[in-house]
Amino acid sequence: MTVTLADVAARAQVSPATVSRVLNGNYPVAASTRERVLKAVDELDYVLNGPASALAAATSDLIGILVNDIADPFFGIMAGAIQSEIGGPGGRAGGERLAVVCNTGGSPERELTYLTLLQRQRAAAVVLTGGAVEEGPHAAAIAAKLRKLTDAGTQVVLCGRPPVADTDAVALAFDNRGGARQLTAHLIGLGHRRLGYIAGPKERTTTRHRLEGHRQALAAAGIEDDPALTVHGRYDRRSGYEATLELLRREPGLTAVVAANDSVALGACAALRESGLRIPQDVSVAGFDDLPFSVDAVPALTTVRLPLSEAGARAGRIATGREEPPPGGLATVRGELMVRGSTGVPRG
Amino acid sequence: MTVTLADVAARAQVSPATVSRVLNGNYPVAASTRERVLKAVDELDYVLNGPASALAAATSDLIGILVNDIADPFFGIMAGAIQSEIGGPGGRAGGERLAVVCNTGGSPERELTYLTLLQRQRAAAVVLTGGAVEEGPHAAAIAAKLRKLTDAGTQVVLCGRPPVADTDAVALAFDNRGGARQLTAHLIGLGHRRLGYIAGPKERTTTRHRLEGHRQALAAAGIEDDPALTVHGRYDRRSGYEATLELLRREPGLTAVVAANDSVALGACAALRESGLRIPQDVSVAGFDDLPFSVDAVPALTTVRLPLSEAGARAGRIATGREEPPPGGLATVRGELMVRGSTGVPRG
DNA sequence: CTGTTAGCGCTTTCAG
DNA sequence: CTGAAAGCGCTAACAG
Repeated sequence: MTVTLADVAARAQVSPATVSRVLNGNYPVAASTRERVLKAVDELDYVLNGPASALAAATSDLIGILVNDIADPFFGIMAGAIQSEIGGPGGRAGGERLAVVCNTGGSPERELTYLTLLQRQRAAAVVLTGGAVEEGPHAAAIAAKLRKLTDAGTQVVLCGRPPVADTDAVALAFDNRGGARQLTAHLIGLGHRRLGYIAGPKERTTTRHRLEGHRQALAAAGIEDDPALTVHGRYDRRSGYEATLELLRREPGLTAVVAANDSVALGACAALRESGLRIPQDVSVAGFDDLPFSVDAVPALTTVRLPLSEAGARAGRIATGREEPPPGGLATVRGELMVRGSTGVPRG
Repeated sequence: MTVTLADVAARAQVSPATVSRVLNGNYPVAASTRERVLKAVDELDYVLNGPASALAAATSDLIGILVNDIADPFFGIMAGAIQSEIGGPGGRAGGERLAVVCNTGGSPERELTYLTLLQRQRAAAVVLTGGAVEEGPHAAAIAAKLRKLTDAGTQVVLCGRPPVADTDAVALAFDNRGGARQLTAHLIGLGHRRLGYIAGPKERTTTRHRLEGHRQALAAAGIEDDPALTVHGRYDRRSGYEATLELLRREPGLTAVVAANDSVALGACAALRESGLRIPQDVSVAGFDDLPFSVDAVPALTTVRLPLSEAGARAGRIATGREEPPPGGLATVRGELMVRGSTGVPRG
């Protein structure tokens, strides 16, 4: 029924081994023989059996990419960049690697499940994006699983996630702390003293680091960190909307809102506008990440640009062995402050 | 070195066959035996070998998803929705299906390559999203490939893409024509007569259908379709920006710009603003798709909402056999006109 | 440069 | 309900 390598071999009058060698191009084969084989492949419309070759060779062409939410451009951009670098020459069977994208929804349980599934597929590499949950049994379980993966020869790359101890996983960590510090310092420099902060979910590393940066900037300027001015939420627009209303309730004298990311900032803008406040004349707003839509906000959003695309591309190259991992297996990726129209000097 | 099913069998004192049956849960096994096997699996920390089982069973747990660009929320939302419905119970080995996301960049060549790669992996299903290129040898080649895939038992679902003749592929097509017609009719109803249209790349079905809907509305209102008022570009912001400048150059009397999608519309807004024109007082702007950021544009974007998430979820269920395909293998998914602040009555 | 020979680890009839 | 046995289709030594 289905045509196999043996059929091709028969038709080309060579041994199955030779066909395999031609197809994988990893072994010398006479040009004339190759021609013949390729011709047979074409005539029979033969397609290699991936599972069979993965079984025999004990590796696969699959690369796992774990994201919180692929519908969020933050992850979409990284996933796209990773993908763009995993194809191309260099691997088996033409070097075409396939990306298995797994939506974890930020849940450590699902993350663990997906890692096991990728382990089952004998994935050649796994890239984990976004912040991690840092406490509880899950964090330990994930660390243990990553260790098993690396032990089994799977290259593990953390893209925008802090390193995991006792692991061979390579980490490209975002400097969330530094970026947040710069951003808040910018606001303070403009004269702001009562700044609201809309943080992400509590137990995540990204949330903690950005919040720490914010507080460092406040402390450096001798501004008291009023706990009432920090509200936690999710990393989405709606959360920003609601949190801003809450902040306004708690502190009508607010002159600036710093959001956990750009989506949250957009929600904050909507809430402010609906409350009759002008941006930035009445209240300044700042985001984080610099997603594509941020420059189109009105006024354009002041934010910290994270080189998502570059980081993803680098992660993809490291995952496929086309770039040396950074020394010590850790590189810090810095953000860049983008000052735009949504921040200005406070009123009064 | 690595623990196999045989190891588990030995430890549980049963045959390999029994272990396989327990793991796949598709065959009666005594409760006590199952317990013993599961215990051994746990103790040995056994992970099934995916390629091996795929080879033996001649199917895999992989589902391919083809997108133009995963960084674009239009595709990200669909991909996320598809994913959310392909997991869960119902399949082999716990029914956990993995999504292989392939970025084609809109290129038919890459689309074809990825389809072959998915065929090689013996993917259980393939979902193709977004419009198709409709002419040339590629379209035929893709149709032929889809036929081969369905013949081989792979479920093929077209999500937001018109049906392909002589194929068992199920299509969930967006009513781009109807949506575009409604949108332009809305503008005409407001009193607009000189409407610029920024279309997508020429050879794509989505582009053609949206443009046709626009022209139908013009024709219905007895408005001449001035070719100078249609500009083709890509489906991105930059394209919208440039095309708008061009339209303004060609026709300073323009009172409305209809964009191929929301990203293009955002670019159009930026160009208009920089040209000193107010939206909608001087020029109205409309988009298509209703991506999440569109409601946050200032003014909020009038657009046609496409139920991307619902369509993706349905495609995922059909792909995994959890929902009956629509009668005739084709369903049309309609959009909904969302009238917001970016459109108004024309000046003068 | 090419052929021969063993498996890779699992599923699945077919018996029992 | 359980076991035995026969591959699934390919790769990778090892010879030649």
